[in-house]
Amino acid sequence: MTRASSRRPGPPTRTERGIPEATVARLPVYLRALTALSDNGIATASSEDLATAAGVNSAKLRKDLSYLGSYGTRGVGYDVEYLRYQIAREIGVTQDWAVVIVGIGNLGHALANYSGFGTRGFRIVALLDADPDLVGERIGDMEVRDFAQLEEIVETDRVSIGVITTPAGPAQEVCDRLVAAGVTSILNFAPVVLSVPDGVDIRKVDLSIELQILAYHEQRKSGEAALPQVPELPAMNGLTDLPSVGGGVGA
Amino acid sequence: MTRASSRRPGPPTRTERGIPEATVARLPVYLRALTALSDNGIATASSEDLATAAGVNSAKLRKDLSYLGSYGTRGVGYDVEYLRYQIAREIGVTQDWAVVIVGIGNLGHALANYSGFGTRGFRIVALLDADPDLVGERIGDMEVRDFAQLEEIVETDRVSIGVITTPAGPAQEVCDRLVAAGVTSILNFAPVVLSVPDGVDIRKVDLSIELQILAYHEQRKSGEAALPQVPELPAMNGLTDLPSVGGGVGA
DNA sequence: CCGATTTTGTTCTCACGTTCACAAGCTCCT
DNA sequence: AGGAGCTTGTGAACGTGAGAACAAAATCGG
Repeated sequence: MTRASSRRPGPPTRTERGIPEATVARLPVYLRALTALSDNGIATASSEDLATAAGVNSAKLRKDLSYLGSYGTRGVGYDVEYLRYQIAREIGVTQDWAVVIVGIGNLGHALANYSGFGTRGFRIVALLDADPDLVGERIGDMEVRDFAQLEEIVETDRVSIGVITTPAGPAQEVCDRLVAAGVTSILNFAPVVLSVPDGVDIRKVDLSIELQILAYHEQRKSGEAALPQVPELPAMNGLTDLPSVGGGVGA
Repeated sequence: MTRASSRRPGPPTRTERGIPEATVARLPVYLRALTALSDNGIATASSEDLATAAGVNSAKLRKDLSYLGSYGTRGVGYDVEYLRYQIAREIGVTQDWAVVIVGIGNLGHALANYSGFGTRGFRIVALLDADPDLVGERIGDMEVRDFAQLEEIVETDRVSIGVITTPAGPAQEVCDRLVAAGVTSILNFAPVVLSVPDGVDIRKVDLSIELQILAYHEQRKSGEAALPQVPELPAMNGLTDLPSVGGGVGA
C-alpha cells in the first residue's frame, strides 16, 4: 500500500476516523446496491437484504457500516436513501472529481465513451495523447488534446485523478509527469508496476493478471483427480539437480 | 470466494498442494517481472532484484515462491528462465485457454483488439453479441458472431473462460447462459454482482469502484487539517433531495 | 579442505480481516 | 403499558497474510 500510516502501538488504535481498507473497497458496492434498491422504489432494507444485493454476508455488511456510524434502526433496518447519501459522502462522490485520461488507444477510447464514466462523481476534463495524429480527434463531445498541455490542464481544472491507458512503455514517464503536475491519485491500466512517491495513491487494473488467476483455478479444476504430471522441464541448464517438484512443499 | 475448500481443523493444514489466494494473485506479477528481466538478457536474479521489479518486498516474494517449491539456489538466486517456466506452469499458462468475449460495445471492442490479449496463454475464439447490427462486423481478424451460437462454440472449442463486457442489464442472463454452456471461469466487467453456482469462479473488474476508492483517499488528503464537518443532513425523511450519486447501471 | 560471504527457505510474531453470537434497542400488538 | 419479535451494533474467537529474523545451503578464495 502506498498510504502512509502513522501507527503508535498504544491502544488498538481505533479508527482515528479511519476506515479499514477492506471496508473502503466494499463501500462502492454497497452504494451501487442501494441505488438499485432505490430505483426499485424500496425505501427500507435490512442488513440481510442489502448483503444479498451486494453479494456479501450480513455480518460483514453490518460491521462495515458500523465504521461509518449508526445509520440503521434496530428492529427495522436501514433507510435506503439516507444510507445511500451517507456512504456517498463518506466515499466523497457527493462532489465531482476532475479526471484526465492519458493514452487514447483502444482502451482509452472505450473509457472516454463510457457513459457517465460508470458513476457520477467523476468528470472527465481531458483526453490526452502524445501522438499528433490523434490530437484533435473528437470522441463524444470531447477532443483529444496534446499531452504537453497536461500541466496547464491539471492546474486549471484542479485535476486530482489521472487514468493511464498507455502501453507499458511510456507508462512510468506519464505517471511521473502526472505526479509532477499535481495529480495525487492514479488508476493504471498499463501492465507495469509504477512507482510513485509517498502521498500518491495508485490502483491497478490488469486484464491479463485477472485472466491468469482464473487460469490457475481452472487448471486445478481440470486436474482434480488426475493432476497432469510434471511435464518435461525445458532443458535445465545452469542450475543443479532439480528439486522434486511434487514434494517440495509442506511436510 | 467461490472456491470450495475442504479444510479440516487438525494441523496447520499445510498446502495440500494448495497455494494461498494472496500468493496466487501475485504470481502473474512475478511472471511479468521475470519476462522483463529475461528480455533484458538477465539470466539470474536474487529475491531482492525480483522483488524490486515486481513491486513487493523480498521476504514476501521468497515466501510466495516457497509455496511452489525450492526453485532458487542459496547464495546465488533464481535462474530467470527456469523460474519463469515454473511459475507459468503453476499458473497454467503453458497451455492455451480458449476465451469468448460477450458484449462487443466499446470495451469489448477494445479487448478484442488488445494485441496478444495481454499475455500468451489465452486465445480468443469468439466475439459474441446479441445485436444483429453488430453480428458480422470484423474486428481485427475476427468476426462478431451471434450470441445464440454460444453453446455450439463453447463445446467445439472447449471454452472454459468467458469475458462479460455487456451493460449491467443483460449481464446475469449472459452469465447464466455461459455457465449452462459449460464455462467455469468468468471475468465480469459489467457493474453488477453476478451470482454463479459453486464450482464456477468469477472475478470482477470495475472501473467505477476503483475510482471511488481513489476518491475516498483523495478526499482524506484534501481534508487533512480541516475535515469538512458533517454537512447538513439532508432532511432525513422520506426520499430526500440528494444529488443522484452512484448508479453504475449505465447503458 | 575450511572459513567467509551470500542468499534462500522457513519459523515466529503481529496485524488485519472475517465470522459468530448476543445484548441493546426499536416497533407492534394485545 | 408491557411483552413478543425483529434487527442492529459490537465484543470476542478464529483464520489468513505480512514482515522480521535466522538457520541452512551454496559459492568462492586462500
